[in-house]
Amino acid sequence: MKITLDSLQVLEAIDRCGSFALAAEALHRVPSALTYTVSKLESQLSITIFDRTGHRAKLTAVGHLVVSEGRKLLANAEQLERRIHLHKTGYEEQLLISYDQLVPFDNLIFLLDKFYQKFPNIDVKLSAEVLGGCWDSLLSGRATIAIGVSDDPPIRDDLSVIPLGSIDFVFVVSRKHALATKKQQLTNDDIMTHRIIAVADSTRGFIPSRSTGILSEQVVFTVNSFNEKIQALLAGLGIGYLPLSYAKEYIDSGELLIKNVPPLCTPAALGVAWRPSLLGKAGNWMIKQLKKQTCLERIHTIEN
Amino acid sequence: MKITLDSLQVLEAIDRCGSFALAAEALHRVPSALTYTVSKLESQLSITIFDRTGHRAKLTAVGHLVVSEGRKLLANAEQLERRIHLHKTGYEEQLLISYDQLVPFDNLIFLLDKFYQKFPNIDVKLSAEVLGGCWDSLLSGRATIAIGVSDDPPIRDDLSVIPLGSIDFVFVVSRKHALATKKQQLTNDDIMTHRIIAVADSTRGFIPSRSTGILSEQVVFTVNSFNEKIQALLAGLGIGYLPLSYAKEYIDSGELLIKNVPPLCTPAALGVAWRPSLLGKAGNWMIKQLKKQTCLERIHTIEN
DNA sequence: CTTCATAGGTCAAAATATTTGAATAAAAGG
DNA sequence: CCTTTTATTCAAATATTTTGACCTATGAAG
Repeated sequence: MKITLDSLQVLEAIDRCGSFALAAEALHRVPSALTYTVSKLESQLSITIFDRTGHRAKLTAVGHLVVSEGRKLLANAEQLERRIHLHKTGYEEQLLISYDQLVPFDNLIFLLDKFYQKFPNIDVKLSAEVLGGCWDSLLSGRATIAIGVSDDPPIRDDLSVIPLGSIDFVFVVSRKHALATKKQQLTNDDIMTHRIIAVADSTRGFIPSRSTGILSEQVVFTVNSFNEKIQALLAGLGIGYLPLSYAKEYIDSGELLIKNVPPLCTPAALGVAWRPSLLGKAGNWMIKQLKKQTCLERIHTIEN
Repeated sequence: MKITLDSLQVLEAIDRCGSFALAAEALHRVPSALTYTVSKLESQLSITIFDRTGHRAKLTAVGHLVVSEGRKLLANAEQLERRIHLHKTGYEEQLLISYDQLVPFDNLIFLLDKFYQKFPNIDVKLSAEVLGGCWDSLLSGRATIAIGVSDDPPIRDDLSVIPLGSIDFVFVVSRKHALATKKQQLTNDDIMTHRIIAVADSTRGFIPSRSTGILSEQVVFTVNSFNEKIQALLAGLGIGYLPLSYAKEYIDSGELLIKNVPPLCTPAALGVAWRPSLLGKAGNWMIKQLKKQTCLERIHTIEN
């Protein structure tokens, strides 16, 4: 075995940080130690991982292969360490939860409040994802529970999924927007000729990314969260779908107007997915809560 | 990262060889070096991997977890090294082919003869598998091409499958066997009350093993290859299915008799499966040959 | 065109980590 | 009860990795 997990960590850090110097700092080592590790790996495998002709090191083609596959290997190794810890204590070191931004945050807070009452000493790491990001987080090991996964589950061992409920979308425009005054249903042509605001898929390479409710050849302004999308919509920078729960207050205040449109996207059926082998007592409790009807209802109900 | 690939290799070797001493020999190290590596890993993870109360070291529960998951990690690491080599040269270091014992060996020899004419310098490692063993070898990385996979492909990235043809089975008994003289079709009762000879599934834990053509509550004599099965059938130790191609010569000589039976197993539809990312020029040539009609026909045709 | 900050590489010394083999102890087998 | 086998311990020998001072080249700024 020529590869070591340590050398993969070094490569990963250099790629992530962008330079030997920054990676060295991140790893609490000295730059020349990284040079040593990288050169050693390169000579072991007889490949060049970094192109040193330029001023700063740049990954070669085979270097990209090593880094991207190496990340998967590291993720698996980390998961093994988590499972070992689980085996010892029955509890997870840290509960890694990802959620789709479609899931109203209030409901998560409600759930986490109950969680902390029961497990006051367990760390929770919550990460917001968009579209495929939930699946990606689960498969890459960034999360062990994903709340609000949509579409087909990637078929794989060690993955459970249950339905959670569905989210209704409304197509909105700002009252300042050119389309605000149009009385009839918007046509595809109306939509095509105006900029659409989209939230970027948050996948990080474990599964292909995707987009939703966008017509081909449309001008797209991509943002990173629903809050940014709302701001952009309010400012009249473009048009697009919003979950009803997010849009409600602005519709009530008249700042956003609901428009009828040809169906571009259907109500999203969301699910909860998790990795059974990576869950301990805390994670299983959380799944039990998510299975309860009350919990489901809260999540997709909008108070009036 | 507390785990190292080296420590996993050490654990793997100890588990495989059955003792520190034998593993040390296999790894060309001294036993105390293994003690050191194992103790270090144990203290890093704060677990005990081996139960040392007895004379020889025995894996604990968590030790089993580490070894079995560690094997997968090691297999992935080896695959990465193969891909790196492939990226450098375009050729595989070694072509790892597994085949189901159902596939007549002559046809493989014919294929490999053509292969060596074209690629005289590429090592080939051929391994015989039974039932799920072909898939298992492919998923575990013991093989990159599997000839004669059957049933559903395990759905997974980086896996291609094409049909190869099908194999006809005949149910046979020795002329010495008690059932040899029975004229009519054998009943389920006839079969149940006699020992059946089965070939053991050769999976090694990457997928669940399975069996075929066996009635529940039947007395089973399990052997490891079709040749052993033939010997056992000839000796009248039991009854069972054989691929027509294997059985032909014994049927012609009268040593085995074909019996009509209620349908227990259907003709097996076989396929070829491979891992595209692990194939180079040699492997792709092999796949091209396997796709050719001539090759398919040879494989399931029996010369008269 | 020069200057200069920064990036990364080189090298020998120092710090760590691993391997070795002899000695020890404990269990299994005869 | 003796022998063989198995694993561990320990200090010395060896190998690997880290460090920090020094070096060179690039690319940006003046």
